[in-house]
Amino acid sequence: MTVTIREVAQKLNISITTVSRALDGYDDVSDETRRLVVDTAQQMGYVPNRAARQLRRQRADTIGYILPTETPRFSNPFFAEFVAGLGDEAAANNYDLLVSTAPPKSAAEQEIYARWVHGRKVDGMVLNRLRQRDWRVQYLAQNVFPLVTLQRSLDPLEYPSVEVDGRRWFRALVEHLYSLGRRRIAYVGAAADLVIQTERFQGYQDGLAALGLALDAALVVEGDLTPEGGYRAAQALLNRPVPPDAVACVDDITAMGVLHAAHEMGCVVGKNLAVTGFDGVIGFEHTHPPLTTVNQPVYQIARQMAQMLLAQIAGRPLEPRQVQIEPVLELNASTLGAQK
Amino acid sequence: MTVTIREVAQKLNISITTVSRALDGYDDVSDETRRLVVDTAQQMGYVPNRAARQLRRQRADTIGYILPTETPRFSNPFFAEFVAGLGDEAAANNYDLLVSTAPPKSAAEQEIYARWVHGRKVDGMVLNRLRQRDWRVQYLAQNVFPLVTLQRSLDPLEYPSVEVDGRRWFRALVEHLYSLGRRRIAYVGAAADLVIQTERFQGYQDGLAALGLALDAALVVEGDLTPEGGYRAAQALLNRPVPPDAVACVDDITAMGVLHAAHEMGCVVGKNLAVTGFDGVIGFEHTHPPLTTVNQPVYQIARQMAQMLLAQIAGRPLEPRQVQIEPVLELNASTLGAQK
DNA sequence: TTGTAGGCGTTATCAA
DNA sequence: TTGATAACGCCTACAA
Repeated sequence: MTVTIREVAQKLNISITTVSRALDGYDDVSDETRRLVVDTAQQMGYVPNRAARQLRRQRADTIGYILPTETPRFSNPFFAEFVAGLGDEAAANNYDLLVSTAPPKSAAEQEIYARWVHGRKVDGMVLNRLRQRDWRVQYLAQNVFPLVTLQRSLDPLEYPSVEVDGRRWFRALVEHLYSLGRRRIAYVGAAADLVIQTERFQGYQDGLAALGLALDAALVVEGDLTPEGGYRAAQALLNRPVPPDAVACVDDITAMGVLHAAHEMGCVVGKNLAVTGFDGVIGFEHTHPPLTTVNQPVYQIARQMAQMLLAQIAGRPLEPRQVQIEPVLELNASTLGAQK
Repeated sequence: MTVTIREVAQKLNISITTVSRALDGYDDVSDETRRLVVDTAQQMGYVPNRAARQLRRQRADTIGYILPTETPRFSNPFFAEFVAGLGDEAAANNYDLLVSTAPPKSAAEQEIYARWVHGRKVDGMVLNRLRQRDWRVQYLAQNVFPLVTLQRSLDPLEYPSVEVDGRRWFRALVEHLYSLGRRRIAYVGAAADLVIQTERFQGYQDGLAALGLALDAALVVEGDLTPEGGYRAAQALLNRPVPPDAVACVDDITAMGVLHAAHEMGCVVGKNLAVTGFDGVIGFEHTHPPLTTVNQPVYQIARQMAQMLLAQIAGRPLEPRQVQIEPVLELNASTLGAQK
């Protein structure tokens, strides 16, 4: 069923060397031979065997990414878009994308890294959901293995990354809420060692401080980046003796749950409660009411990351090695209210 | 940096054959030798080179899946969960998952198939979003290449699949709407050649017929499986001279847009308009109001599919070759109204 | 129980 | 411009 380079060579009565070079576009093959080879190969349905090529060339033409599946049922639109971006950029460069799943920091995750990195199954790794100290970054840096990250860990290592300034933009959300008269602004966050959590929470604190508001520990709740987490957090917050008049969420998914709880408890969102998200995942404009959020171009971010990774792998100089991406503040009815 | 089997053998002054067999668990190696080899390999950080193993064994230990990215910005939670399920089942069997992206029926898609199937980069393919006539199914069947599908095309070919009875369950939604007094039930669908569209639309028609309702062409609109598609469809429907009192959507994502349009036009969903979805993607319980839908265990479905594919690849007999999955009808306030 | 050797399909070196 | 040949790292018949 599968055609090898040898069969193509036999058919044309020439050596496999010539076939190989004709197909790879070397210039020491006569035009006539090249045309003949290319046509014949095409017509015979020849496709190079990837394993053989990889073994010989010592590269896999493949990049890797591991989905951080904390829970069995993992369905976050952020990652669908992220993977699509990686896949598209990889495909555009004739690379493939190898995907696996593992709970962050698990033994399973480490095994995959060993298989892929030492087994040379991939040529580089894409990382997101960074931790403040991230073993993956340390591991890859130690093995001098190409990587690119979304956000940066605190590890004092030099590596390429793409960043969205979560601190600055979360602060912008807080300032927006303040400008609408909100003064009891709650925060629903995520696990403390996640970089997005520390950054966004810092932005929250920055905003409060700049506006002369005190940080009230009773208004800070930890979620888990799921709607359920947001739902529970909002229930707790809204049952406080003095409930908040605004809830700033660490991400859009959390905000979905917050909206749900708010409706259930009879709040009119946009009026007696303002809610904000962060990320700009699918459908944030279609929640009720439409969600004020910081819209990150997730697809573009993923493509940019893949591109930077491929440049490294190809040994091209990478300038700049840290790229800032500017998101867009989307003001919607979840804060503005019905006038919109 | 990378340790080969040869280096392990040299270090122990034994042949690579022995090392290989000790690691692969053959029983013709003395216990002492095995222990020594295993320990040394572990300690040296030996990981088999995947390309070499693949070339020799003629398998890639990898399964493939292509995301159907119609639009550049593709962020559908269904696929995040689906990929997570495939990845988990693959990882549990020491397989990897290769992912790419391509618009359905595009030349790009065909190139990926050629690369992966003929290049033997993967050992089997996972397919979903089937078309009534699906070139992928035909191509793989023709090449006697392992595959598994979600839903079935009309191609008269024998291949393993997992199915959810969209026709029957969509009909259940229509009957539910009818039981609540709804009589003008609209349908927002998708591209006509998609199997999920034909099935669910057929279920819609079945329901109408069984209940003695006429099919009104003015109440059938084509969406595109995005919130925007649902949004536009709902606007059109609600602007009809005699608008519907219920909208049954081909999927949850479409329903999100329908909910948005309904709110914007002043409908009270659950009261003067009922809305249903299909799929059970993340957050459907957190829309406003929570969405009545058919909840499919997407993660389980994906695992089941991967498992069936791996069985085929391993040459294990596959019984049964067609698996039915039972979803759950989730009745929520988008049809039941506030009493819930 | 262990070792020798050939080959999986490509690419790259070297010679013709 | 082309061809013979030797790897790449692993697995497995076969021999010892």
